[in-house]
Amino acid sequence: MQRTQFGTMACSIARTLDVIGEPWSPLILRDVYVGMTRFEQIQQDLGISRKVLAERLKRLVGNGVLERREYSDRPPRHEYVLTAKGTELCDLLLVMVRWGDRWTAGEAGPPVLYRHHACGEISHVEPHCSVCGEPMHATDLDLVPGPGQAV
Amino acid sequence: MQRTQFGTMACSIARTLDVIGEPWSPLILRDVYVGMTRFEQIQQDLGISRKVLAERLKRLVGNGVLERREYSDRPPRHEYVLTAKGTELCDLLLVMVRWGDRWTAGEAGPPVLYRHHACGEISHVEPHCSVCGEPMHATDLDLVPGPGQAV
DNA sequence: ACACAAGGGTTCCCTCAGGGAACGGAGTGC
DNA sequence: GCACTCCGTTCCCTGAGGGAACCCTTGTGT
Repeated sequence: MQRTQFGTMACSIARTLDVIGEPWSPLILRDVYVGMTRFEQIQQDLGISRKVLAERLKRLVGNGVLERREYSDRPPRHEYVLTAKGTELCDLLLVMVRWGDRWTAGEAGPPVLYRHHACGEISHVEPHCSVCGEPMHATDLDLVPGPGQAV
Repeated sequence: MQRTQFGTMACSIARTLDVIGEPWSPLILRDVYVGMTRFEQIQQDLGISRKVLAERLKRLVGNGVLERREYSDRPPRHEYVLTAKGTELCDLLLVMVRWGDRWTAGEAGPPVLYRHHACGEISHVEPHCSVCGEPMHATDLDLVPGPGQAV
């Protein structure tokens, strides 16, 4: 039997997991986000198996999250850069960072801080409502069936 | 050799993945969030192997994300409920939903919609800056070394 | 009294994916 | 010609996921 396929479920969480749910994928995305765009760099930074890294990169490119771009003709060298789709996924990473900082950082505090360009302050992300702009948490919501609901 | 341990890395993303990064864990969390709190319910809803579900629940309880609560003495019956730590993790799910709705929903549209209690409107989460309140995306940030930085 | 069902797991076996290391190939520098 | 770098691919081994069967406790129908 195959491992379960998340991509075909009628659930946006499952479909998002289909793209970045495999082990290492979010960390690869993080590396590309912070500027480690080459195979060798990512492999050494994460200590990931070369085999798995090659698989993940191929899948992330196939899903339109990363783009494989040639940055040198001779010798042929490639780097991986974020697409628009991939850049928006990084917002998800920021939310993971926020939760990890709050609940797993321990005594030492967060390993990395984030300075917001708009205000110049060290801050973190907070989920807000796209309509009224007020804070919006999982407890503030009612779920309503949507158009793409499964039969 | 062991699989790589994410929990010991000096990275809040990796440490968050250590808690909900395993296959199925986010979907289990979603089920508990929407009110499917019993082993049998979750197993049938997800189609997950009973073995894996038992492992995941044990780990989520061990990490303080879920709590195993007895809701019937005779016969002994248990349900899984979100802790504060787990409830905050659900905010992460909402961000996954948002990305999945935007990039993977296709023609049919989102399978589920969310109504915000505060304003009563159907909306979605948007990351904002905790300091200035303006929208905050991955491209609007500078990274600064924090106190818990690795040596 | 007895069979049967339900909830909540545990155990067993099989396959497949991750880890590690070795190999390869295109190009460049000496 | 030889070493070196970047970017993978191939090999084998182990361990994790899938599926089905089994187990234990209590409740229920007859």
